[in-house]
Amino acid sequence: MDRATNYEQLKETISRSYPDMSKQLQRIARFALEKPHDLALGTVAAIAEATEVQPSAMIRFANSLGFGGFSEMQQLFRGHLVERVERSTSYRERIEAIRKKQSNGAAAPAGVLHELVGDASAELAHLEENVSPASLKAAVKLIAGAARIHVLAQRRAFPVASYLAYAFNQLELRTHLLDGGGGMLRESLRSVAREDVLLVASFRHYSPEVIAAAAEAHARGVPVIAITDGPLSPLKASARVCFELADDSSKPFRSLVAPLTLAQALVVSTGHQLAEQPARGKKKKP
Amino acid sequence: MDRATNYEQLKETISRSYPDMSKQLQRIARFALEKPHDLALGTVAAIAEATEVQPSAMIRFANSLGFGGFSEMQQLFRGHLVERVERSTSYRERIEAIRKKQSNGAAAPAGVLHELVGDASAELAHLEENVSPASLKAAVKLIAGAARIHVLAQRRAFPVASYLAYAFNQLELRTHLLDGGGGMLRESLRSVAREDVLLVASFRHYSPEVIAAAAEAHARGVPVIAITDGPLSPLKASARVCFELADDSSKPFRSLVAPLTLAQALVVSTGHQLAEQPARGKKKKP
DNA sequence: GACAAATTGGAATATACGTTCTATTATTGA
DNA sequence: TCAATAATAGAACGTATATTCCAATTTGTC
Repeated sequence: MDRATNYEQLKETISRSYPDMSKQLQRIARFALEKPHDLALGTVAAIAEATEVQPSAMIRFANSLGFGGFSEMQQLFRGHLVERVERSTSYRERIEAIRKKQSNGAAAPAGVLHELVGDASAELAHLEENVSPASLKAAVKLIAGAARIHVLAQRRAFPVASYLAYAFNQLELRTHLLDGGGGMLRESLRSVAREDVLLVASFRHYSPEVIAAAAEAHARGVPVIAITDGPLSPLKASARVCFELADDSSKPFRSLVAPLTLAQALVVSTGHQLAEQPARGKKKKP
Repeated sequence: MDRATNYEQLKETISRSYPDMSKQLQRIARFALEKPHDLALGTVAAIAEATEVQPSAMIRFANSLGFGGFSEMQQLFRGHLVERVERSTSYRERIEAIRKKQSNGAAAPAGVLHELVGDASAELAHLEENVSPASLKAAVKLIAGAARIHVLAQRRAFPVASYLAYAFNQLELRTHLLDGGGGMLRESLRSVAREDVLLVASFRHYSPEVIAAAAEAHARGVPVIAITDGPLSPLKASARVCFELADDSSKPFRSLVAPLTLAQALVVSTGHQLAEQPARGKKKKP
């Protein structure tokens, strides 16, 4: 095991030996790569606490990488830190460089990413303004109290549905993703009961099947929660709770950042709700 | 003499009291202002030697500025060091703006959303830092030149795959979503050819099927583009191009904002690329 | 299911570090 | 030049910190 001599090498060494490490050492390895600042400045005790590990494990970690001790390894993290600082002016230059490249006609991929990141940030800011706490609370109540959760979306909105289905399953809620495979949508829908809840997501141009499904469920008395884009959405009529995310249709490729963050908020809030007031007809871990 | 609370104040205090200092303290003061990094990281002994001064003089210096000891003063230098690094992420201001809107957030749904929006913004900022223009360009080239595009992801990463599949289809590229339904993953994989490209996404804990699939494709000479989380990912070994989004694993519910925005950047950039240099063995609109 | 090996937790130890104290050396003013 | 005072050097001290070591626990294997 040859000891690294700078941060880049160290990163490489950690990555390479990561698979062969014990569970605890892996935990430390992840922390080290994610929060190099903390490793650079903290004491062994402090870092060990942050990683939820004994101080001795930190030394073992350093030793396993070929260092004589923790301090020896820490030097590399410190070196990297000052390096970053001394080069920190270059970041703004990089952005400028990207900006210039962008204006010369052919949109460079890096410029595209930069722009999308900007758009996404703006979307997030709007999201917070357009979502009322009352709606969130109502939706969480419906979800937490439901016997089963059904999620439905298609096309562009489908990732939102698959995320919701995955995340609610992680919370050990009975969740069904209605993907309408093989034209089974009507059949699946019939099994949605009044004590359940139906989560739908759809944006322009609204998928007719989803609209129809929401309307039918609503007519049968099933509570519907809708994630959609603005007051013109046909989903609004069928929804007990409706989240209207003003989706800027001027962009050709609209992003899913806002609806997904909303979805995540629903999941996390539901998790909190369940933790406070557990057991409402659904199973929990033993 | 009131003790400073941040680096800027400290600088000011030193400048002000400089004229009244003894010769030796002035020497230290100059050193401190010229090499703040050394003050941040070095030990008393080391700094004293660099300044050609006795260690005790360093303590006298700190005391003369109102600090209880050297370590207390050093905290300010350290704080400044990490601040410089973290500030270079440019979006920090926007994040702060969002964070400041309301800070009384507990576990209330609105507070949760607020927090998630903040986290997502931070993720976006990191995304831009961690993605190199070269990787993006290389990935776009691979995608635009491929006969067919295959997309694979499972569990938490699945929404990324479904988004990619949908979006590339909109670009009228031959795109296949390998969802592994009914254990058909191995069979679907066999149809992936060397002139195709395989896009995979996986985060901890990495789905073994996806890892294996990527490795197999790579072994067969199929170019693999991976979206994953950091240098520890087992996908790295199989990838022609690998996007490493340092996913903060300290949060229980990690968001998909960063990978999805990256995915969108790939789609949009590929769109541009195709517009410039059309027709490479794939059909176009009639 | 029992044994061996590896991993981990936690107290004990050694070391490095910051700090304090005092003797010594410069500095200043008469 | 000689006190009187401030400044400094350097050793001594106590604390905080890294490190070591062994027991306890988990993990792997037959």
